[in-house]
Amino acid sequence: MTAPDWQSLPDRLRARGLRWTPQRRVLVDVLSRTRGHVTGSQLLERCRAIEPATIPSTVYRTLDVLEELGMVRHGHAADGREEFHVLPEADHGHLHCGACGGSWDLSANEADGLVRSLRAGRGFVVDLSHVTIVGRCGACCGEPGTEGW
Amino acid sequence: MTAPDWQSLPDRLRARGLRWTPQRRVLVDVLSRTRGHVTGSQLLERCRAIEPATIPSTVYRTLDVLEELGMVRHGHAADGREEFHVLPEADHGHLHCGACGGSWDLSANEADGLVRSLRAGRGFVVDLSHVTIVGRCGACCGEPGTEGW
DNA sequence: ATTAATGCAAACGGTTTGCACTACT
DNA sequence: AGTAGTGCAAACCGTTTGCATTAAT
Repeated sequence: MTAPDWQSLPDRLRARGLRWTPQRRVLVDVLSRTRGHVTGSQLLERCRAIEPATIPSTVYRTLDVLEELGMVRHGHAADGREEFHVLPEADHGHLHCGACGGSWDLSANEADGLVRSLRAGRGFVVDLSHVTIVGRCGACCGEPGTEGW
Repeated sequence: MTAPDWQSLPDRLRARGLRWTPQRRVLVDVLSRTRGHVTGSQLLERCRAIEPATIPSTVYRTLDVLEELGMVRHGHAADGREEFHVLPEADHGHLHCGACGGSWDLSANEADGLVRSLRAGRGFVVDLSHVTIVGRCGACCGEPGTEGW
Protein backbone atom coordinates (compact mmCIF):
# COMPACT_ATOMS: atom_id res chain seq x y z
CA MET A 1 0.00 0.00 0.00
CA THR A 2 2.19 2.79 -1.29
CA ALA A 3 0.90 6.10 -2.66
CA PRO A 4 -1.08 5.88 -5.90
CA ASP A 5 1.22 6.05 -8.87
CA TRP A 6 -0.28 8.92 -10.80
CA GLN A 7 2.96 9.59 -12.67
CA SER A 8 2.93 6.37 -14.57
CA LEU A 9 -0.78 6.55 -15.26
CA PRO A 10 -0.46 7.97 -18.80
CA ASP A 11 1.79 5.10 -19.75
CA ARG A 12 -0.36 2.52 -18.11
CA LEU A 13 -3.34 3.83 -20.00
CA ARG A 14 -1.47 3.67 -23.30
CA ALA A 15 -0.23 0.21 -22.50
CA ARG A 16 -3.88 -0.81 -22.55
CA GLY A 17 -4.63 1.00 -25.77
CA LEU A 18 -6.31 3.81 -23.82
CA ARG A 19 -5.45 7.47 -24.07
CA TRP A 20 -4.14 10.30 -22.01
CA THR A 21 -6.24 13.40 -22.60
CA PRO A 22 -6.35 16.93 -21.16
CA GLN A 23 -9.70 16.11 -19.55
CA ARG A 24 -8.22 13.11 -17.81
CA ARG A 25 -5.29 15.20 -16.71
CA VAL A 26 -7.64 17.58 -14.93
CA LEU A 27 -9.44 14.81 -13.09
CA VAL A 28 -6.22 13.08 -12.12
CA ASP A 29 -4.93 16.44 -10.96
CA VAL A 30 -7.89 16.72 -8.63
CA LEU A 31 -7.67 13.12 -7.49
CA SER A 32 -3.97 13.32 -6.78
CA ARG A 33 -4.68 16.12 -4.32
CA THR A 34 -7.57 14.27 -2.73
CA ARG A 35 -7.28 12.31 0.48
CA GLY A 36 -9.90 9.78 1.40
CA HIS A 37 -13.35 9.97 -0.08
CA VAL A 38 -15.25 12.27 -2.44
CA THR A 39 -18.50 12.01 -4.28
CA GLY A 40 -18.69 12.03 -8.05
CA SER A 41 -20.33 15.42 -8.10
CA GLN A 42 -17.68 16.84 -5.77
CA LEU A 43 -15.05 15.70 -8.22
CA LEU A 44 -17.00 17.25 -11.06
CA GLU A 45 -17.16 20.50 -9.10
CA ARG A 46 -13.45 20.50 -8.40
CA CYS A 47 -12.64 19.75 -12.02
CA ARG A 48 -14.79 22.67 -13.04
CA ALA A 49 -12.88 24.91 -10.68
CA ILE A 50 -9.82 24.13 -12.79
CA GLU A 51 -11.50 23.72 -16.15
CA PRO A 52 -15.03 25.16 -16.25
CA ALA A 53 -15.78 23.33 -19.47
CA THR A 54 -15.64 19.96 -17.72
CA ILE A 55 -18.49 17.70 -18.71
CA PRO A 56 -20.15 15.27 -16.25
CA SER A 57 -20.13 12.27 -18.51
CA THR A 58 -16.43 12.63 -19.15
CA VAL A 59 -15.70 12.69 -15.44
CA TYR A 60 -17.87 9.70 -14.68
CA ARG A 61 -16.53 7.71 -17.60
CA THR A 62 -12.97 8.47 -16.59
CA LEU A 63 -13.73 7.42 -13.03
CA ASP A 64 -14.89 4.08 -14.40
CA VAL A 65 -11.62 3.67 -16.21
CA LEU A 66 -9.62 4.66 -13.16
CA GLU A 67 -11.53 2.18 -11.09
CA GLU A 68 -10.68 -0.54 -13.57
CA LEU A 69 -7.05 0.43 -13.20
CA GLY A 70 -7.44 0.23 -9.44
CA MET A 71 -6.73 3.91 -8.79
CA VAL A 72 -10.05 4.57 -7.12
CA ARG A 73 -12.81 2.48 -5.68
CA HIS A 74 -16.38 3.48 -5.28
CA GLY A 75 -18.96 2.90 -2.60
CA HIS A 76 -22.04 4.67 -1.32
CA ALA A 77 -22.16 7.44 1.25
CA ALA A 78 -24.76 7.67 4.00
CA ASP A 79 -27.03 9.77 1.83
CA GLY A 80 -26.75 7.34 -1.00
CA ARG A 81 -24.55 9.24 -3.39
CA GLU A 82 -21.64 7.59 -5.16
CA GLU A 83 -18.54 7.91 -3.10
CA PHE A 84 -15.09 7.44 -4.53
CA HIS A 85 -12.11 6.48 -2.46
CA VAL A 86 -8.72 7.45 -3.64
CA LEU A 87 -6.49 4.44 -3.27
CA PRO A 88 -4.59 3.04 -1.68
CA GLU A 89 -5.32 4.77 1.57
CA ALA A 90 -5.64 2.35 4.45
CA ASP A 91 -8.80 0.36 3.95
CA HIS A 92 -11.44 1.93 6.13
CA GLY A 93 -15.14 2.56 6.46
CA HIS A 94 -17.04 5.60 7.63
CA LEU A 95 -19.00 6.79 10.59
CA HIS A 96 -21.74 9.25 9.82
CA CYS A 97 -23.60 11.26 12.44
CA GLY A 98 -27.23 11.59 11.48
CA ALA A 99 -27.65 14.56 13.80
CA CYS A 100 -24.81 16.87 12.82
CA GLY A 101 -23.92 15.34 9.48
CA GLY A 102 -20.32 14.84 10.53
CA SER A 103 -18.27 12.02 9.12
CA TRP A 104 -15.27 10.13 10.45
CA ASP A 105 -13.08 7.28 9.34
CA LEU A 106 -13.64 3.85 10.74
CA SER A 107 -10.33 2.06 10.81
CA ALA A 108 -9.89 -1.56 9.84
CA ASN A 109 -8.73 -1.94 13.37
CA GLU A 110 -12.00 -0.80 14.88
CA ALA A 111 -14.03 -2.90 12.52
CA ASP A 112 -11.84 -5.91 12.98
CA GLY A 113 -14.12 -7.69 15.43
CA LEU A 114 -17.09 -7.45 13.11
CA VAL A 115 -15.06 -8.36 10.05
CA ARG A 116 -13.68 -11.44 11.74
CA SER A 117 -16.94 -12.66 13.15
CA LEU A 118 -18.76 -12.29 9.84
CA ARG A 119 -16.02 -14.17 8.09
CA ALA A 120 -15.96 -16.87 10.71
CA GLY A 121 -19.70 -17.12 11.19
CA ARG A 122 -20.96 -16.73 7.64
CA GLY A 123 -18.00 -16.74 5.33
CA PHE A 124 -18.92 -13.17 4.54
CA VAL A 125 -15.94 -11.05 3.56
CA VAL A 126 -16.50 -7.41 4.38
CA ASP A 127 -15.43 -4.75 1.92
CA LEU A 128 -14.69 -2.11 4.50
CA SER A 129 -14.44 0.69 1.98
CA HIS A 130 -18.14 0.28 1.30
CA VAL A 131 -19.14 0.42 4.94
CA THR A 132 -20.86 3.45 6.38
CA ILE A 133 -22.11 3.21 9.94
CA VAL A 134 -24.81 5.72 10.72
CA GLY A 135 -25.62 6.82 14.23
CA ARG A 136 -24.93 9.70 16.56
CA CYS A 137 -21.57 11.05 17.47
CA GLY A 138 -20.57 11.70 21.04
CA ALA A 139 -21.12 15.42 20.73
CA CYS A 140 -24.65 15.00 19.42
CA CYS A 141 -25.76 12.33 21.85
CA GLY A 142 -26.59 14.81 24.56
CA GLU A 143 -28.17 17.27 22.16
CA PRO A 144 -31.91 18.00 22.28
CA GLY A 145 -34.20 18.22 19.30
CA THR A 146 -33.74 14.83 17.72
CA GLU A 147 -35.01 12.49 20.40
CA GLY A 148 -37.36 10.78 18.00
CA TRP A 149 -34.77 8.11 17.24
CA MET B 1 -40.83 -4.50 20.84
CA THR B 2 -44.32 -5.76 20.03
CA ALA B 3 -45.81 -5.85 16.54
CA PRO B 4 -46.57 -2.47 14.96
CA ASP B 5 -50.02 -1.32 15.94
CA TRP B 6 -51.58 -0.69 12.56
CA GLN B 7 -55.12 -1.01 13.91
CA SER B 8 -54.94 2.05 16.04
CA LEU B 9 -53.15 4.06 13.40
CA PRO B 10 -56.25 5.85 12.09
CA ASP B 11 -57.04 7.05 15.57
CA ARG B 12 -53.52 8.05 16.30
CA LEU B 13 -53.47 10.08 13.12
CA ARG B 14 -56.71 11.81 14.01
CA ALA B 15 -55.47 12.46 17.53
CA ARG B 16 -52.82 14.59 15.89
CA GLY B 17 -55.22 16.38 13.64
CA LEU B 18 -54.10 14.22 10.73
CA ARG B 19 -56.40 12.17 8.52
CA TRP B 20 -57.12 8.63 7.51
CA THR B 21 -57.53 8.39 3.75
CA PRO B 22 -58.02 5.58 1.25
CA GLN B 23 -54.53 6.23 -0.12
CA ARG B 24 -53.03 5.83 3.31
CA ARG B 25 -55.03 2.69 3.83
CA VAL B 26 -53.44 1.16 0.75
CA LEU B 27 -49.93 1.97 1.88
CA VAL B 28 -50.56 0.75 5.41
CA ASP B 29 -52.05 -2.37 3.91
CA VAL B 30 -48.82 -2.98 2.06
CA LEU B 31 -46.64 -2.11 5.04
CA SER B 32 -48.57 -4.33 7.41
CA ARG B 33 -47.74 -7.27 5.20
CA THR B 34 -44.11 -6.29 4.87
CA ARG B 35 -41.33 -7.81 6.92
CA GLY B 36 -38.03 -6.07 7.21
CA HIS B 37 -36.91 -3.59 4.63
CA VAL B 38 -38.25 -2.19 1.37
CA THR B 39 -37.31 0.72 -0.80
CA GLY B 40 -39.67 3.58 -1.44
CA SER B 41 -40.14 2.59 -5.04
CA GLN B 42 -40.89 -0.98 -4.06
CA LEU B 43 -43.64 0.29 -1.81
CA LEU B 44 -44.95 2.44 -4.62
CA GLU B 45 -44.97 -0.60 -6.87
CA ARG B 46 -46.83 -2.72 -4.35
CA CYS B 47 -49.36 0.00 -3.74
CA ARG B 48 -49.96 0.21 -7.46
CA ALA B 49 -50.57 -3.51 -7.54
CA ILE B 50 -53.53 -2.86 -5.25
CA GLU B 51 -54.50 0.56 -6.52
CA PRO B 52 -53.00 1.41 -9.90
CA ALA B 53 -53.84 5.06 -9.47
CA THR B 54 -51.32 5.43 -6.65
CA ILE B 55 -49.21 8.54 -6.96
CA PRO B 56 -45.53 8.66 -5.92
CA SER B 57 -45.71 11.88 -4.00
CA THR B 58 -48.57 10.60 -1.90
CA VAL B 59 -46.65 7.49 -0.98
CA TYR B 60 -43.50 9.37 -0.08
CA ARG B 61 -45.39 12.00 1.87
CA THR B 62 -47.26 9.34 3.80
CA LEU B 63 -44.02 7.54 4.56
CA ASP B 64 -42.74 10.76 6.10
CA VAL B 65 -45.79 10.92 8.31
CA LEU B 66 -45.47 7.29 9.29
CA GLU B 67 -41.87 7.83 10.16
CA GLU B 68 -42.83 10.69 12.42
CA LEU B 69 -45.27 8.36 14.11
CA GLY B 70 -42.50 5.82 14.51
CA MET B 71 -44.11 3.15 12.31
CA VAL B 72 -41.22 3.00 9.87
CA ARG B 73 -37.69 4.18 9.83
CA HIS B 74 -35.61 4.90 6.79
CA GLY B 75 -31.98 4.31 5.90
CA HIS B 76 -30.04 3.79 2.73
CA ALA B 77 -29.46 0.51 0.93
CA ALA B 78 -26.16 -0.55 -0.57
CA ASP B 79 -27.04 0.99 -3.91
CA GLY B 80 -28.02 4.22 -2.28
CA ARG B 81 -31.78 4.08 -2.58
CA GLU B 82 -34.04 4.99 0.31
CA GLU B 83 -34.77 1.95 2.37
CA PHE B 84 -37.66 1.76 4.79
CA HIS B 85 -37.74 -0.57 7.74
CA VAL B 86 -41.05 -1.64 9.08
CA LEU B 87 -40.87 -1.31 12.83
CA PRO B 88 -40.44 -2.60 15.37
CA GLU B 89 -38.71 -5.63 14.03
CA ALA B 90 -35.58 -6.45 15.97
CA ASP B 91 -33.10 -3.72 15.33
CA HIS B 92 -30.72 -5.00 12.69
CA GLY B 93 -28.48 -3.97 9.87
CA HIS B 94 -27.85 -5.56 6.51
CA LEU B 95 -25.22 -7.52 4.71
CA HIS B 96 -25.06 -7.02 0.99
CA CYS B 97 -23.07 -9.19 -1.38
CA GLY B 98 -21.60 -7.08 -4.12
CA ALA B 99 -21.10 -10.14 -6.32
CA CYS B 100 -24.52 -11.80 -6.31
CA GLY B 101 -26.57 -8.90 -5.03
CA GLY B 102 -27.92 -10.97 -2.17
CA SER B 103 -28.89 -9.38 1.11
CA TRP B 104 -29.09 -10.71 4.64
CA ASP B 105 -29.93 -9.40 8.05
CA LEU B 106 -27.17 -8.47 10.41
CA SER B 107 -28.43 -9.06 13.93
CA ALA B 108 -27.76 -6.68 16.79
CA ASN B 109 -26.03 -9.64 18.28
CA GLU B 110 -23.50 -9.94 15.51
CA ALA B 111 -22.87 -6.23 15.44
CA ASP B 112 -22.62 -6.00 19.17
CA GLY B 113 -18.84 -5.93 19.32
CA LEU B 114 -18.61 -3.04 16.91
CA VAL B 115 -21.47 -1.17 18.52
CA ARG B 116 -19.90 -1.48 21.95
CA SER B 117 -16.43 -0.49 20.91
CA LEU B 118 -17.63 2.57 19.02
CA ARG B 119 -19.67 3.65 21.99
CA ALA B 120 -16.82 3.04 24.38
CA GLY B 121 -14.07 4.42 22.20
CA ARG B 122 -15.79 7.41 20.64
CA GLY B 123 -19.13 7.87 22.28
CA PHE B 124 -20.61 7.06 18.89
CA VAL B 125 -24.03 5.44 19.13
CA VAL B 126 -24.71 3.21 16.14
CA ASP B 127 -28.12 3.22 14.53
CA LEU B 128 -28.02 -0.35 13.37
CA SER B 129 -31.03 0.01 11.13
CA HIS B 130 -28.98 2.34 8.93
CA VAL B 131 -26.07 -0.02 8.64
CA THR B 132 -25.34 -1.89 5.44
CA ILE B 133 -22.16 -3.88 5.28
CA VAL B 134 -21.04 -4.58 1.75
CA GLY B 135 -18.74 -7.40 0.85
CA ARG B 136 -18.90 -10.91 -0.52
CA CYS B 137 -20.99 -13.73 0.77
CA GLY B 138 -19.58 -17.15 1.38
CA ALA B 139 -21.06 -18.57 -1.80
CA CYS B 140 -19.51 -15.86 -3.96
CA CYS B 141 -16.08 -15.86 -2.35
CA GLY B 142 -14.91 -18.78 -4.42
CA GLU B 143 -16.51 -17.56 -7.59
CA PRO B 144 -14.40 -16.43 -10.54
CA GLY B 145 -14.95 -13.32 -12.60
CA THR B 146 -14.76 -10.64 -9.95
CA GLU B 147 -11.23 -10.99 -8.66
CA GLY B 148 -10.56 -7.30 -9.08
CA TRP B 149 -11.57 -6.65 -5.48
C1' DA C 1 -6.09 5.86 -40.37
C1' DT C 2 -7.80 3.94 -36.43
C1' DT C 3 -10.69 4.13 -32.84
C1' DA C 4 -10.76 5.95 -27.93
C1' DA C 5 -12.57 9.74 -25.93
C1' DT C 6 -15.12 13.87 -25.94
C1' DG C 7 -19.12 17.23 -25.98
C1' DC C 8 -23.65 17.67 -26.13
C1' DA C 9 -28.22 16.75 -25.28
C1' DA C 10 -31.35 14.00 -23.77
C1' DA C 11 -32.98 10.33 -20.69
C1' DC C 12 -32.71 8.00 -16.59
C1' DG C 13 -34.52 6.63 -11.70
C1' DG C 14 -35.91 7.80 -7.45
C1' DT C 15 -37.51 11.45 -4.98
C1' DT C 16 -39.34 16.19 -4.03
C1' DT C 17 -41.81 20.37 -5.04
C1' DG C 18 -45.66 23.86 -5.97
C1' DC C 19 -50.18 24.51 -6.48
C1' DA C 20 -55.05 24.14 -7.35
C1' DC C 21 -58.43 20.85 -6.02
C1' DT C 22 -60.68 17.26 -3.12
C1' DA C 23 -62.38 15.30 0.85
C1' DC C 24 -61.72 14.08 5.75
C1' DT C 25 -62.87 15.95 10.20
C1' DA D 1 -66.04 25.47 6.99
C1' DG D 2 -61.57 24.55 7.77
C1' DT D 3 -57.47 22.55 6.48
C1' DA D 4 -54.92 18.03 5.69
C1' DG D 5 -54.19 15.45 1.96
C1' DT D 6 -54.38 14.52 -2.89
C1' DG D 7 -53.32 14.44 -7.96
C1' DC D 8 -50.85 16.27 -11.35
C1' DA D 9 -47.06 18.03 -13.58
C1' DA D 10 -42.92 19.67 -13.41
C1' DA D 11 -38.41 20.05 -11.25
C1' DC D 12 -34.82 17.98 -8.87
C1' DC D 13 -30.16 15.71 -8.35
C1' DG D 14 -26.69 12.70 -9.50
C1' DT D 15 -25.69 9.72 -12.92
C1' DT D 16 -25.91 7.35 -17.53
C1' DT D 17 -26.77 6.91 -22.45
C1' DG D 18 -26.58 7.55 -27.63
C1' DC D 19 -24.43 9.57 -31.14
C1' DA D 20 -21.92 12.53 -34.13
C1' DT D 21 -17.46 14.84 -33.72
C1' DT D 22 -12.69 15.40 -32.22
C1' DA D 23 -8.20 14.12 -31.37
C1' DA D 24 -4.56 10.74 -29.32
C1' DT D 25 -2.13 7.07 -30.97
